[in-house]
Amino acid sequence: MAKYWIMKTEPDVFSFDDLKKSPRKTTCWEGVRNYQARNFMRDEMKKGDLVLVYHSNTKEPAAVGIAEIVKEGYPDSHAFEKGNKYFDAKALKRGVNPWIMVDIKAKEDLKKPVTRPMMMEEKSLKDMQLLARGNRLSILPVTEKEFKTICRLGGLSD
DNA sequence: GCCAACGTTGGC
DNA sequence: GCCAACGTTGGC
Repeated sequence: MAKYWIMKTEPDVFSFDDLKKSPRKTTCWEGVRNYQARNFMRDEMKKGDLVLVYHSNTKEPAAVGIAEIVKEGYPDSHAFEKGNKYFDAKALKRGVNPWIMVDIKAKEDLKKPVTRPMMMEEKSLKDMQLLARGNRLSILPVTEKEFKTICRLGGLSD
């Protein structure tokens, strides 16, 4: 059974459009440097799981598109590349790279973005982790029901 | 730009 | 192992 996820990204850094423009509409999701988020990628994300891509830290935070996990967790080599934005000096010193990434592929745009205020107005989404106060996790599980509700709000029928 | 919430670090 | 200080996230 496929699981459902929300993955945050800052559109100024890497937007859903950027994902669509990537070769084969696929990219590795590098740079996650939080253990909880890593554990999701390492332990729970499976090929075929569906992802809502969410634009955060921007004027209009919103879910904008759907992607799919096409490669399960594997080492994030950026952590060991000196000068890389995601270089982790401490990990290199220890000689163990704890960081994991997955590959995701763009599937479909939401016909219209589902903004955060729209989600907050939707009663059935009120328990969604994404909306919890102060939640900064960049990868979050989402229930099938929540996923489908957002698709519907975004103008997709299933 | 502000600031609350959270995770991490490091002194003790 | 506690906890204050610090850095980061991200909504507003």
